[in-house]
Amino acid sequence: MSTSSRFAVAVHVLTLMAWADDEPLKSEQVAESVKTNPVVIRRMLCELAESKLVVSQTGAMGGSKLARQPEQITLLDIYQAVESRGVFSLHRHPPNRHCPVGVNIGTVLNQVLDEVDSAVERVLANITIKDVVSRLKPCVSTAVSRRKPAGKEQVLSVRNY
Amino acid sequence: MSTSSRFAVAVHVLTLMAWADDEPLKSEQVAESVKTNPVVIRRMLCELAESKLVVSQTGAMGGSKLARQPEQITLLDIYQAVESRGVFSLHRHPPNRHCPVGVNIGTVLNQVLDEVDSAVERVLANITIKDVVSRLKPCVSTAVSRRKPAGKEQVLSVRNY
DNA sequence: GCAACTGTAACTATATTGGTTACAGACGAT
DNA sequence: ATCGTCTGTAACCAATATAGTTACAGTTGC
Repeated sequence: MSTSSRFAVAVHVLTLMAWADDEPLKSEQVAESVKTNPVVIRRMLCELAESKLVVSQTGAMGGSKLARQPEQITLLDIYQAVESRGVFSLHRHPPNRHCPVGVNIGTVLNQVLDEVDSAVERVLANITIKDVVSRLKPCVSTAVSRRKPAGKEQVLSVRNY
Repeated sequence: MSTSSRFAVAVHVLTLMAWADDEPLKSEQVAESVKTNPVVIRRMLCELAESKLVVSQTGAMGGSKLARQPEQITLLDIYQAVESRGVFSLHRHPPNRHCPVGVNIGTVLNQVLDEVDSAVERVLANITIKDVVSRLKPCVSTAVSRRKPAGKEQVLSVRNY
């Protein structure tokens, strides 16, 4: 499954830019919010620029900002820009061609994985960066840290900080 | 995203067992179909046994078979048995707590990732091993190799063999 | 021209998964 | 009872992917 935080970071980055409201951000500023290295951010910004989600300017007073309005950037756009593969993979090596299951399981799995990908994409296509910013705002006032599950089930979610 | 083939292999394994129809399979036989090492299969079988999807018997004439009927095992059961995390991850390290976006993006992302996970789970919950076997059978007669996209778009899908 | 940026290459560090060897323990057959 | 055939599991190596780091060429505003 997902081992990479690329999608999460990309959403974070674009959200910052929406928040900054057309003011170009330097990779260093973004890196500070994400708590990573500016080069990691610049690498990602290049990918996002290729997908026409951000525009960057080199030179002094340079930086990056959104290429479109926040409501015109969906999480699907971001997902496709930074995550190369579908959510699941097939076997690393093709199975045995001389087994009736092995020779055809790939075809069936591909159908299933396509259904899964479609479902994921439908969800992501319906959320824009503007939505993310909106969901963010109510938090900003209340904003403490995320409460932990408090008890044994702490292990369930890998994604809490 | 998904870097692991664990789900694909697990479905493959359980499909073999459904195909074998209550005849216990040895890890070596399964490994031959999957084209991997028997130990890899046994490791996975242990996880599947913990989730009560298969039962194994040690000793001579031992092996593993399904713990329930194929129509009572969904791909969601398998997914939950072998894939520990959701389809996406959050940041590796928590973002900057002193940034209004950084401090709260995790909460919003968690909401989104939960929506994605739910969508994936809805798809997987509706497909059983019996369905997979049914989808497999028509292939077995026609069964040649998967045709390639034939052209430039070959790079699009990482999951073709 | 200089200082402040991005774009990018090259390298290291870290983590996850898959593959392999090895062996203890279970169990059926004789 | 013991022997050969299995599973369960530990320990280790290899391969791959991502993140982090240093370094520097090229752009741009002042």
